[in-house]
Amino acid sequence: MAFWLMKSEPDEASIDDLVRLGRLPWTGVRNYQARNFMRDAMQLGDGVLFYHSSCPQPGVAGLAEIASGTVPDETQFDPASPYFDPKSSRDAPRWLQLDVSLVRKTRLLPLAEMRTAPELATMQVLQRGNRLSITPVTAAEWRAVLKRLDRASA
DNA sequence: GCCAACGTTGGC
DNA sequence: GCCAACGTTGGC
Repeated sequence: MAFWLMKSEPDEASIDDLVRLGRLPWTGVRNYQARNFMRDAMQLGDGVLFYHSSCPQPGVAGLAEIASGTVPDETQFDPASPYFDPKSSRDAPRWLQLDVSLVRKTRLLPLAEMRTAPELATMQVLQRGNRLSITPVTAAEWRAVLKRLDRASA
C-alpha cells in the first residue's frame, strides 16, 4: 500500500465534485514522470491526498483512494479537448487515466500551513520548483498529514 | 499579472 | 547529444 498526492485545479475537478460523484476519472496528466507513476507504481487501494492547486486556497482538501487500474486517457484522442495530443494514437496511446474514489472530504489543510509544519517538510509537493501533478507520499508523511487534519484549522 | 523553475522542442 | 528558445505550472 502506497500513498500519493494528486493535484487538481478545483475549477476542473474539486473535492466537492468527488463528494458529489463518489468517483472521478483522473484525466489530463501530460507529464511522463506522473504518467509513469500511474503506469508502474500506483495500485488499487493506494491512499491519495486530494490537493487543490492553482486556486485562491491551495492545499489538501480531502482523502481518496485509487479505484481502478489504468486505461488510455480518452481526452488525448479528442481534438476538442484541451488535453488533445495530436502525436498520440489509439495504437500507441501515450497517456493514461485511472479512477479515484472518495474516502472523505477533510478540512482544508492550506499549503501555507503545510510549509510551517516541520513533520511535513520532506513532502515533495513542498520542495522548491516542484511542478509534478502526482507525487509519492511516505507512510510517515501520510500519518502526519492525517494527524494535522484532525486539528482545528488555525 | 508576475516570475521562478522546470519540461519539451527542435536546430545544429 | 547539446542547448537555446519556448511553453507550462503554480504560488503569490
